[in-house]
Amino acid sequence: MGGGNVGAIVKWVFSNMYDFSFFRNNLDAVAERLAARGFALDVDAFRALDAGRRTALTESESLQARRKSESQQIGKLKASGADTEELQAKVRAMGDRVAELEKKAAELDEQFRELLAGIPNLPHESVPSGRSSEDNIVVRGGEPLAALPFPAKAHWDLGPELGILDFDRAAKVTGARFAVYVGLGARLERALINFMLDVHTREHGYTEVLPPFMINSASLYGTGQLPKFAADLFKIEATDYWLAPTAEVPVTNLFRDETLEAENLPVSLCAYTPCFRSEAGSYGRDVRGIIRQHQFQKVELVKFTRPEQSFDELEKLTGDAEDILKRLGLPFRTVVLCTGDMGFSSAKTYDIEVWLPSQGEFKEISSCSNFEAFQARRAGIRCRTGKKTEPLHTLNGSGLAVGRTWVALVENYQQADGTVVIPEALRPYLNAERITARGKLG
RNA sequence: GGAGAGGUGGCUGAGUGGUCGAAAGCAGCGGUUUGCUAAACCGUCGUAGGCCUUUAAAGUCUACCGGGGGUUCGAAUCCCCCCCUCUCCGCCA
Repeated sequence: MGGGNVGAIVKWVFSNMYDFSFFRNNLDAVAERLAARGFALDVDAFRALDAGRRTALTESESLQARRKSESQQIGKLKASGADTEELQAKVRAMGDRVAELEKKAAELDEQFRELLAGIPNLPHESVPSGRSSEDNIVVRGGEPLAALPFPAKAHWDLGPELGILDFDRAAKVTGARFAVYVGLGARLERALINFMLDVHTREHGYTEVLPPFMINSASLYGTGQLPKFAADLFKIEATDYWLAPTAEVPVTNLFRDETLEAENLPVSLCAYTPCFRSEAGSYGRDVRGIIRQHQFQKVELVKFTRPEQSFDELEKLTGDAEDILKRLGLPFRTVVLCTGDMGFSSAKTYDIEVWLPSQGEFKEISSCSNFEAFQARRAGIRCRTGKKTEPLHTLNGSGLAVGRTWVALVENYQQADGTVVIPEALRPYLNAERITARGKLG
């Protein structure tokens, strides 16, 4: 695959998006499972387009076969010195007809692929049914927490007061939904990144990678952000490059169009990257503070597994992310998303939510998903067991979102005097035990 | 940014208009030989889609030699545009 031509990429990716024969043979069952996640599959349209496409293909291909053999005849006749004018005219007409048939087949094909492109992944059978986040189920944690013995300040007040967060200057430098971290605030962000990477690489068995922060369209199709979610992304003008919305994209696509040996799986990678999201359509949500920014930092966990081991690995990966919160002593709960609340590409997702005392609620800090073969099929990532080759399974989860961890830490460890105590595990990284107000910047 | 050289199957690498999905070698897979290993020999060995078939296999057809378009009865091969890689120069961290 060249990186340049989006049309070709779209065509190629869509042809690999789903297991066609599985859909055909289990169409009603598939529609039923999709209905569970709130997606209405038009079964009749599916059948009609599929049948029409196949008819058109058959017709076009059989004529092509004739043209090909007649063309070869011309070659032979010419070699023997015979006159081929008449035959050439006949084949030329055949070629025109082939072009028409191909056009018709391509149109039907395109319609069919568009239908398929909008179909989300099938939820795993262990996923609870439900319509919205109201129906998610808490699987761990979530016990009621004792309130701080004083009014909790929000990080958007606490940060500027301590001189570790500056929204005004960020707005000048760039615009809304950006922040500048200052002094210990900046170092806290860096400390969290190093802490997370160290725990995952030294104790959870992940290999650290530092990928490009810009990715091309083909990569975004591979993991499912395109074609449906272009509005959530920033694109670099006059190029085919985009700012990565999550390390999931560059890291999962490391193995695009590759076949891995099953015996080497699972492959577990972790990566620190900044992430860029346009947050189009989120007007009015989390407008204050650094909960929802155009740029945020994240340590991401990604796994490539054999199909039969992916759900065990999802449990491990989720546990690896939770471990960071445990070590930092931050209260959290883990919920399994119901069918109606899952992301487009996911078969099963756990959200880990951290307690924010200023808001009096749990807030998402990590989302851990098993995509089964959905991404692998799009991205052409396969595994080989003996002589059988099949799409492998991909998983990922935040381990963790650094900005939100920063918020949780500052808010949960704030003291009555306005300072912030640093938990034991992080002190070697921050080289400080407490954050106190610093002087004005400049 | 300027100049040049390239992109062919898992890899190396032939092929410059016709019977080429593509020589050869390596790797892989199956087998023979072998006390075991190695070697040797024989065979096999791309992907996707369509038809056929209960499914699969087998068979058959189509497409694919970086991507797109064009010329032609016929394109890996000729023409145009784009992408990528490498080398040299410039610039920069």
